[in-house]
Amino acid sequence: MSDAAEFPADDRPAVRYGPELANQIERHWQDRWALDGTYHAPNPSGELLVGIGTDELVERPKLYVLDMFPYPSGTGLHVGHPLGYIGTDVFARFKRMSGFNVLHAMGYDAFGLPAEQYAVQTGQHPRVTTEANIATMRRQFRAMGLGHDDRRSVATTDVSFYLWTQWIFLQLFDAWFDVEAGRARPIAELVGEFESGARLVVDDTHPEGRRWDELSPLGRRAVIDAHRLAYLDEAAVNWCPGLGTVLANEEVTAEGRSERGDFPVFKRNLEQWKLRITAYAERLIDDLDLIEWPEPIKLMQRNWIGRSEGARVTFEVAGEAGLAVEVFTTRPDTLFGATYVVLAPEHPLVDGLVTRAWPQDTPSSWKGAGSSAMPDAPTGGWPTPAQAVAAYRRHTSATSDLDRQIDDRDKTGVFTGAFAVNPTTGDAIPVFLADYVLMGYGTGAIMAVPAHDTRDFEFATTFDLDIVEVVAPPPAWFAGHDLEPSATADQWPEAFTGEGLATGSSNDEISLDDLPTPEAKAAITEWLAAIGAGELAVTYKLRDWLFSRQRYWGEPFPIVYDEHGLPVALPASMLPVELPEVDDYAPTVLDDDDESLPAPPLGRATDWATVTLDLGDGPKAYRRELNTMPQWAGSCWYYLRYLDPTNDDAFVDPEVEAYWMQGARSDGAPTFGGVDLYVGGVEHAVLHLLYARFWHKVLFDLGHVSTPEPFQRLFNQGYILAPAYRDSRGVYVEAASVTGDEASGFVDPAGNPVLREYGKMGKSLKNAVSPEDVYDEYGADTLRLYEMSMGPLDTDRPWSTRDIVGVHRFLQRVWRNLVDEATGESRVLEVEADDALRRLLHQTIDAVTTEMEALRFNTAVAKLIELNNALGRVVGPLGGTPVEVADALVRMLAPLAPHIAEELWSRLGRDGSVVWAPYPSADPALLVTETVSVPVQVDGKVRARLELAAGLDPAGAEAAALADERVVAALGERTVAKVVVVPDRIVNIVTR
RNA sequence: GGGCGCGUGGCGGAAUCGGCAGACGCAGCGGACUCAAAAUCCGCCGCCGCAAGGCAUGAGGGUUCGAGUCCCUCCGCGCCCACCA
Repeated sequence: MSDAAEFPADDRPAVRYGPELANQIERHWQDRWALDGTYHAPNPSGELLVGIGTDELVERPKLYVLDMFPYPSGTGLHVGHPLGYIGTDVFARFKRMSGFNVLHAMGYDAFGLPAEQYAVQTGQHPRVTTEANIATMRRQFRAMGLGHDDRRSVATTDVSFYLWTQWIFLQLFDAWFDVEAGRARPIAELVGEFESGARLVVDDTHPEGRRWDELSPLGRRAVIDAHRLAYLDEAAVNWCPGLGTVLANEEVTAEGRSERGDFPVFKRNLEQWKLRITAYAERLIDDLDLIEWPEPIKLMQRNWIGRSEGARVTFEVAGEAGLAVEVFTTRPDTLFGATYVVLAPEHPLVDGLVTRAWPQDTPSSWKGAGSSAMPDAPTGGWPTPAQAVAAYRRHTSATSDLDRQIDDRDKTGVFTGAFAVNPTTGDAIPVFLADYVLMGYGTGAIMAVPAHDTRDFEFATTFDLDIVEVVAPPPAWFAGHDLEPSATADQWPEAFTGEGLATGSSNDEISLDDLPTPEAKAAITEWLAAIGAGELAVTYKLRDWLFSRQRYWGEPFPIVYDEHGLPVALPASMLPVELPEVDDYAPTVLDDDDESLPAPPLGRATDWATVTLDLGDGPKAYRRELNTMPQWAGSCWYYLRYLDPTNDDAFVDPEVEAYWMQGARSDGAPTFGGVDLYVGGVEHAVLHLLYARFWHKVLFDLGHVSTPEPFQRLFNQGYILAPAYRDSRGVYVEAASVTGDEASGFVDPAGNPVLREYGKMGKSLKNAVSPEDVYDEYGADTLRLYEMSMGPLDTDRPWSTRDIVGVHRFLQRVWRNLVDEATGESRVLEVEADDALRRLLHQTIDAVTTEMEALRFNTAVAKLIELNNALGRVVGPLGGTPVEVADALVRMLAPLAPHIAEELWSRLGRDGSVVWAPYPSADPALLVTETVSVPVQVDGKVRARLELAAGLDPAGAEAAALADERVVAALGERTVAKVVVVPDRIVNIVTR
């Protein structure tokens, strides 16, 4: 490159396909496509009825191809971003050419932290930044030749979009989950059932149920509000002072820090909006069977929802009539071995349980003495249970989840002074408080069976509690621990958590002894039910979705509070509730130990925060909800808005929704989700994909969408990795500035040695490569082709700038085969291809079609290169390319490298755009060959290759193989024991 | 700690159903063209070996006429979850 100036420019062919020509062609066709609306997909009705394929709408089956839409970042795209976008674009183009009406659009997930943080720093309104960033990204997508229907592009921050996000929130607010029906229903139907007396109001204080007219008006509202799918709840939430907001469980890392920003997260009791996703736990698991998603993703969702089956068991509190602790266990078969009970520190029953004084002979460790959790405990422990409990609770609430991990899982806890009765043995067993029991799971209380649960074993060892064997471990387990099988459980080094035969588990009424675990579970559960001390139960790890954020740049809730402080939904006619102007966008960021309540930025819009409205009972003053929705809200339904983005009357027209979401699949298989192909990164496996499925199911239950699932087929594209370099301090150095190689070592510009590693391309590793750099050197088609050819779409792969030239040379050779580089004249000849070339062409069409269909673009490109290389060998002698080959090659190239294909298409003199040209189809007659090359093995080693007639019978193949001189030589003295013939594939002669 | 997945030339990768291991590309080597270079074209290119041949898909074992592919053990790497009763 650098030497170019030394040589006269006219040394090079005038019309060679290189960066200048590529860029010129690309700009030209991008303009043309935009002008012609080439990528407009017609709707069956409404404003978007028009589109190129409108005339054929009836015959063309629909296909909805979707990308996980991006956050419009200010730094723009690097070449790692568009891998999936190029993949969907290639697929969408291929399917369009194959006769489908393809919907492919791109939107922007534009609420969120970076724009808000930028606004905090600069005072610029986040909308300004957001819109500028969106404009940049649109330009970048266009420069890549992505064929999106730009009429359908939406941003979650558009008022005309978030109006409908708010509308969907109202649907959640105005619905309840009918457990018997297993689905959501309008809340009005619940009220109707209460009013008619068909349903009684049941709660803890009135388990027998009350009639609706026995309740006060406020009481009725409380009952209704408690049923809604969107409800206010005072509960322990993940409070992140560093971000000044609360977070959903899914947004908190295993280390107890915020996924964004990595700040510590604390448990805090706050009243916040929640969405009742737990009501859908069962269906969210079951319906995974209906959809074509990668198994690992399904597994991650199942694990996240975390269904477990077991029993709820009631433990009466000794000496306290009517007081009982409910526990959940997956191992009811071990109930005879329960030697103590543990409650979560926040458990509401604790205050009622705590005794006035310690029972006699309570060990000092039970009273908190020497506990790492309570260094302030007096020697000998706290004087009373109440003081110990209070101290322990102080400890746990002040500890972030992170610190709990640092504690290295040392079991801590205190005795409450109370005892519970094991329903099987009648024994009074101590009741403890410990933070290894979580309030949010099960009943917030457990029965501890130290012999058969690792955690209980550790706790029992720490506090010197009884360890009683009730499941017999197999002999191998004892042998593995160097124990005699007669060793009692208190001699075991660890719990035996496996299944086995029950032992020591009998009383006057029931015996589990010698029953295998599954049968023991069934037997004990039945017995518990009979005596009213327990029942079968299913529990989930999934918690309801915390939906409030103390942020400015998010959707305002369509909710106001009345004089009772109760929430009132605004009618749909009052939407949108627009974000007010404020003078400071900053969240209230607090120190970790600051106990003050979160103050949402919307509270600073004092004129807006209170409002006088007539909601049916005359003008009244209301206070607005000041929290905003989390960033996930818009991404829960954007794919539905692409369908009908200009509709002012509904979030999507039912006819349009049915057309795109329900339409028949080409292979006739039933579909349960509407989007035919959804491509995105694996990092959304539980967050976005679970939330979106939940919203979709609610909309389905309420009759607003027609499929139970949103995404029929999911595909996870891999990441593009790139070398990154760190200096001696461990700081990343701008990768582009590093020189040197593996052998001599890598150095930074100052000459200091740096170490190479590989990581996800991006800003943080300083190893991003911008697409513009690739365009300058090769053009956008080369970038597309390179990204598609570097490996399977679903695996991570290292970016290698050096390798790009390979696909560029391929495009150059295609160009040269069809266009005279010196003159620009067409080299396409009106002659027929010879038999060999024609056969290769049709074999290539056949193979490439299969590969494209399966998203294996890397091998599709390889096949095209092979065809083009073969073509290159005949172009010389022939003086050009036979038209049938040129035509098909250009069509096959079109999805992958649309610009050069469009240019060649027009140079071929074809009418219209290649975008809408039919994909070539292979002639089956040309796929069969007369002879096949069959390897002949002797004892598994290839000794000869025979040209045999295709379809030759095994006897014929065997005879031909045994007659071959190389085979005879290889056999030598050995005698043939057996001959295996796979017709047209292989012959194996076995001598042993 | 638990679960899931993956290990193929110097590199990215191919081998779709148990049937020719290494398609295609990069890098490398040799040649043609050229005064020369660039570009282009042709050829070679897993390892050992002059060759015949032998050895090769992380290591070891098994099933099979035949294993990169299926089974078992081990090693390495990656991802997810992680006190969930």
